[in-house]
Amino acid sequence: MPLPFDPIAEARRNWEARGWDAVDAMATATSITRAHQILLRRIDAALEPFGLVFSRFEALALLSFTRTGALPMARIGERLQVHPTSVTNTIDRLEADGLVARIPHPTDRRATLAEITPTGRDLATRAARALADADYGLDGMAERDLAAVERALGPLRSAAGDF
Amino acid sequence: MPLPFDPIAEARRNWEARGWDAVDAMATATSITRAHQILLRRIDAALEPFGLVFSRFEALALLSFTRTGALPMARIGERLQVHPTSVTNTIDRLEADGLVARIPHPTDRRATLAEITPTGRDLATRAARALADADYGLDGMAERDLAAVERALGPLRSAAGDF
DNA sequence: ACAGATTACTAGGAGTTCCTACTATCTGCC
DNA sequence: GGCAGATAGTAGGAACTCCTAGTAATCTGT
Repeated sequence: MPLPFDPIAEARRNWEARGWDAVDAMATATSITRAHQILLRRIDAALEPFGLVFSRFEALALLSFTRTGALPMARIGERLQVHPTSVTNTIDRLEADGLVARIPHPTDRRATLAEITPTGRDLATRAARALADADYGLDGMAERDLAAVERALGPLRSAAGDF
Repeated sequence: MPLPFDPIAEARRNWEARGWDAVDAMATATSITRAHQILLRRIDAALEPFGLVFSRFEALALLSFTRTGALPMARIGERLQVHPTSVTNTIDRLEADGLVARIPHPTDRRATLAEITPTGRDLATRAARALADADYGLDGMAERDLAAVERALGPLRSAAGDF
């Protein structure tokens, strides 16, 4: 089933043969895209028994780390780097499953807090264990390469305004 | 607008404080996810003037590299690593815009070829130039880091059965 | 020769993300 | 006070991806 050659190496050859520019950037961008696709598939497979997908797990994990177990929706979006409407959707799903509850903000009547429930906390812990067992989808990568990737991507995230 | 801290470094601290495992894998997986999100946004922005998104551009570029300018749908899916139904959707859009045409396979009546049109070829060339100008969304990364990321992700893709 | 398995493609539908537009509320400044 | 502009959240809609299921054609083994 695997191709008899590396499709990215092949794309690189084609790009060069055409005289197209930024070949290194193309190859790296394509590698990242493909790596993301592999990871997301494996991670969602590991989370499937819990009725979660990665984005919902991330939200649950974030809430479980807070002092009070609750955060305003907007704060969740900032931390997870997703659109406000995606937060609404994510929390809708988690709430429907009884893993979080929407509660009013104590002082700002515009805001809504998402608060993790005991069920949600328990599920987050078990799902985190399953993800760790699945190595976050990164089977096949050496410890050194993990660190190399994370370090090398730092400037990109920083330049994009993440922090 | 940027957070006053690196959200991944913060997640790492939280994970460790909880005693959750595979912290390095978590941090790397999250970095890749976020990098992909940044890249896709920038790439699609660069392609927007051409009425393309990354997946459609990739298909167009792939066709432009073939000897005859045509490939069976299934072959496109294999090379771009996407689901057959996604290929159908991608080619639908490209065909509606007159950038490719569906033609019957000369010998296998099950199969359909997608063939790039002169318009499609011209657009692919111009879009590739725009993407190169945008550095494939990788502004902010050093040349050395591009190579490091691509190299480090090789084993992951290979282990996932890409090649 | 031919029945069963495999392969190629597509329709319909679910899930996720984003965007725009809207309401409600808060903040800062006169 | 009170008003303009910013901020919080959501509804509706578009786009993309995948999955399941279905049809048509080809290949394989006996």
